[in-house]
Amino acid sequence: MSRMTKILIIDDDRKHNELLQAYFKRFGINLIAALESESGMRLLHREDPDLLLLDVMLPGKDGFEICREVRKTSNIPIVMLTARGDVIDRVSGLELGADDYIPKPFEPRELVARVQAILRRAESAGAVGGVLEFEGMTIDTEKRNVHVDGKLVDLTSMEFELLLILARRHGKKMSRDDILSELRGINAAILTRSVDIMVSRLRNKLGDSVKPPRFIQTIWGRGYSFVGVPVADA
Amino acid sequence: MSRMTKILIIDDDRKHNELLQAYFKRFGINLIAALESESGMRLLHREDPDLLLLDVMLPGKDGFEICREVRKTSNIPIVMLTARGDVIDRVSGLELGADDYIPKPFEPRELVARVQAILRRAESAGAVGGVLEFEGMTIDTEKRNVHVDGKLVDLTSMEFELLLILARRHGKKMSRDDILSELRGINAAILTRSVDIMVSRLRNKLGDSVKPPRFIQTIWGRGYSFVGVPVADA
DNA sequence: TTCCGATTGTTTCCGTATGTTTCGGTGCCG
DNA sequence: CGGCACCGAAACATACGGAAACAATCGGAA
Repeated sequence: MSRMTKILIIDDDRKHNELLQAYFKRFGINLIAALESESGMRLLHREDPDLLLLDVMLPGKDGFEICREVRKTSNIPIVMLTARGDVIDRVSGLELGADDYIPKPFEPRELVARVQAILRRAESAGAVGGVLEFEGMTIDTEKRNVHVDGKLVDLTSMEFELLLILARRHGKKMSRDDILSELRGINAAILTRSVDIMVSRLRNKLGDSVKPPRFIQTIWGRGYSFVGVPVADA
Repeated sequence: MSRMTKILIIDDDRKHNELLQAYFKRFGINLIAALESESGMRLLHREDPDLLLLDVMLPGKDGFEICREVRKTSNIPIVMLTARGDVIDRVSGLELGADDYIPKPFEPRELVARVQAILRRAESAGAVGGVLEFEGMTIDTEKRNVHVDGKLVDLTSMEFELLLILARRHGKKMSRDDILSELRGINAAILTRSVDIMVSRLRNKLGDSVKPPRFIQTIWGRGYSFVGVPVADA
């Protein structure tokens, strides 16, 4: 659990953003800020944050519009912030696909708590009983074994950890640093390419290929991403 | 959506429960009610609902206790209902592992919206959602692959990003600077023509042509625009 | 302790992805 | 028609990732 959580806020109040930035840092959360939708969308795509905080009142495109737009192509958790306190807004925000709504002014501590609650859910959804299931792959985090197409695959412990790290954040781009720091603990910006090799070996054992990847996708110049399709259990 | 959504509420106000029951039914949600924790836990295990609504003030075990207990063995989504409106309670509820907190009195409509928001997240965490569809083209933003006329097209990651940038804003003219800054960062005004080359290569792989462009249109002196026809999904 | 095999890490070669230059072609203006 | 600005894409240059081969490390058994 050492990869730093990254959150993007789009809010035109620069000072407020800076305060939140400092506050979030105390909880190990890296808050990136954009002042309006243009740069916000750019950062969203470039930084690939874990959650999006949207102020409703913005110059230009407002928070609802941004929310709707983002939802077309992503299911990143979204939390709306607004000063308009009436129910209409709250409901319409949620119906647009926001995950939560927090009226301003709010206690920073509460914002953090809600954000953490949502992230916890987003991460652990589907991980019931310590078993991660994807189409053609089952990962048992208790027994620490992996089945591919029903066949048990013999992985070393590093390989297993690596797979777990990727599978738990399936769909998310993980840089080599992200992976290493989660694998080892401290951000030892190592200059080597051990991750590549592990991925390579892992792919081999999983019977995965590079070209059309079934499980582990390379994102050139960025890192890796697990692209297996999660299966909801009955 | 094979089975009707089933929700369990534990609240000692029988009349209130019945009102909610009727209200939820209108949204295709089956609300089961228990008046206290005993029967609540029984129903929880027997009925295996999709979400749990917990009143905080209950005779005997209160909502927080129940929440804590349920969390030991399950990560069913939990929404807390309470009349105590202060921040301490809100925070502690969330920290106990609740997914949301709604102060009484609340608008039924809002409760439904929040419940649906949470269920949506719980269900689809990673599942569907990241798919852009156009006539003859499907772009899966999660798996990061593209199909043209049903055939998988092998794109490099830059090519994919470029296509995504254009397709997300289909119909909109994108200057080379717009594209580059979204692709790389604020690093605008690069003196090169890498965008042209990427577009050229991308068109090639997509089987698109310059003259009557099927997907990517050149706008002379301005930039490019995605002209694929979006398909609304069911 | 020392040896042996399994696991993990590094170096390295090489193919592929991305970026730049350049040349030739095309739309736009008069 | 002629000049110019702009675009397409081939050819070239560079950066990055895949994986074989080699090296170091760890863990258990004699």
